[in-house]
Amino acid sequence: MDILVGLAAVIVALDGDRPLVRLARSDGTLPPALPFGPLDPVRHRTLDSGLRAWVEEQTGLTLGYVEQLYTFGDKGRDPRERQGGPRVLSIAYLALTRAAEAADRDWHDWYDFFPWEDRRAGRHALLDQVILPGLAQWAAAGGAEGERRRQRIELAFGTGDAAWDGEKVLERYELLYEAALVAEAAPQAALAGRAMRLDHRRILATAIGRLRAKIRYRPVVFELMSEHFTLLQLQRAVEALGGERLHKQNFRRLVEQTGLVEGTGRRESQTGGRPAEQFRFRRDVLLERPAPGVAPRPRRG
Amino acid sequence: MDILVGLAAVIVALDGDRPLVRLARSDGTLPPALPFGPLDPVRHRTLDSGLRAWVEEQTGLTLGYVEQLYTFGDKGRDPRERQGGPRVLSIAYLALTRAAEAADRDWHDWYDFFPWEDRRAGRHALLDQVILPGLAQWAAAGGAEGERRRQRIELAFGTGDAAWDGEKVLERYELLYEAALVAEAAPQAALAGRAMRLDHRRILATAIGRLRAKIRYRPVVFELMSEHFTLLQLQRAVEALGGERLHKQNFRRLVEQTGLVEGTGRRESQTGGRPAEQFRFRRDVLLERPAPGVAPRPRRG
DNA sequence: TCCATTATGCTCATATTTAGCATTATATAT
DNA sequence: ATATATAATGCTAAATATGAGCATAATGGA
Repeated sequence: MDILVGLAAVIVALDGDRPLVRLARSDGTLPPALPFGPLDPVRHRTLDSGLRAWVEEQTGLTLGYVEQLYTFGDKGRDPRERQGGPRVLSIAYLALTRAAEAADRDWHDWYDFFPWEDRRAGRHALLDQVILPGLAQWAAAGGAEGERRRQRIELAFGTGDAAWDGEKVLERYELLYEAALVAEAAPQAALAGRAMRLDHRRILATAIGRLRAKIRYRPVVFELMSEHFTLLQLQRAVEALGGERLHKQNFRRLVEQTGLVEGTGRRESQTGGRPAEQFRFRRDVLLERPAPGVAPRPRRG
Repeated sequence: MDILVGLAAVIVALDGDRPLVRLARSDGTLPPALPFGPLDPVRHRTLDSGLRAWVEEQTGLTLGYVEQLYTFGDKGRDPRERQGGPRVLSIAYLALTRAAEAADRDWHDWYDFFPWEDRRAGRHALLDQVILPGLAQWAAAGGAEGERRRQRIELAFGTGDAAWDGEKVLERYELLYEAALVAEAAPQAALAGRAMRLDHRRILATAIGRLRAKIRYRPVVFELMSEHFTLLQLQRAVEALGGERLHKQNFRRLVEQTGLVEGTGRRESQTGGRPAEQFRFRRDVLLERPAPGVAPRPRRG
């Protein structure tokens, strides 16, 4: 049995307050998929450069920030394996880029695939209407496993003592998968969010979780911002990625005290209110000291 | 050109205050290597289970905590490629286990490979005697790249404004590699730490960095502790992994306020002073709420 | 001119972290 | 026995960080 090694890319961009992910071009008959391509051991000297190369070929995008996410290799990921196809390994990458116009049909709001992950306007209605009841039913049907299932649900969805943790995107998706509430697991049900091909929604979930964790510790949001931005635009970006609203004055204080941005003196007057100062990322900080993130970090208690 | 996919394991255990890593059995003629084995697409249904299976076969160890680290795939990782061998990908895992007796020759103190990473007795002498002078020379020889190199050194080794960051193990190793201060890059020099085969020291560096980050956010140290332990033993464990000394009273408070441990009422009298209470890990917390780590977290400023 | 809207400055209360002092309980040396 | 070294444990003052919200400033449009 052969092994086929591929590279998959979760390419993220922002359009204002919409987090976008780049999809592979498709004829529309199959569910959407992430851009992916085989690893060419001759041409690709490193995995990173291989990824950059075929992403540029396929999409015309030049990637800036690129980070290896995870290697997916479970048997049965690709249904063609069952017809004697090779075992398919995918080395998944997270990439951030500025070059996105939401108008482009290849870019897609990632919350279409994970509506419950967007809590900026409060908990999503789907949670109470479909997801939690469905999960509760699955737990109840679990026999001896039931209690364990209930605990996993509480932890992942923050229903018990625990609070909602934005980083647990994958844990939540996996519960929905096991409970057959997503179309990838049960095509007839198709209850929660839009499906993707193969295990690509799992890969996207991994990427969102990782990115949400990352913005807390490293100044990666700026890879997604244009050169100049107001603090509210920056806040909207962080909120878009994190899926949660932030306190405006505290966000401002947080960002200012990190020293990651500097005012440009320019003003933005399309704010709908008092004009805001435009800021820019101080690229130098990356050379001066380990630079932190601009999203609030979880508390310990 | 073919691709060969292997699994590599960084298996960590603790012997009191010595962090140990499991090495592959060897005839002694080659530099030490990590345990590794090919991925068998027929027998191994998942990458994790494949790893567990051959680690158990090869070493007799049953792994508890296992986490995928990184997939290494640069051309030239394995020198046999140059003689027409296949491109070798290694999916590296971090595994934690209790089962270690330091007496066993297959276990090795990881600081033998990274002496400069152990700062429990202060900065290592090697830093001032060999490493920093060597790096400074490399930067000076860098021409236009020189300034950039100096900044990377400052950031990685905390020589400028920045403080030493225990997590940057890989960054430091890579600088030493580029500056040809490690035997993997310049066999005749062999200045800093003991060498390993192929890029295994890079893999180990990745693992140490990841583990140091992880203990701050998740209660993984307990995977390395025996059932009962005193708070000082726990502190020594965290210090061993982190390579830095901690404030005793504050560590105690930190651990107690997380609710991760509970006293057993038993005492340990081999302390050399007043007997200490023995604690145990409250496994339940993992089911109750997202459990934090027991190492201090970096500050933002 | 008034109002809605956003920007920005500032304060207060509460947590968390750092650094240490002080006291308690053992084992060992004198 | 008594002193001494060593470690465990309790506690606190000061510095920082975080959460929540009040107040004022500057716009455009009704």
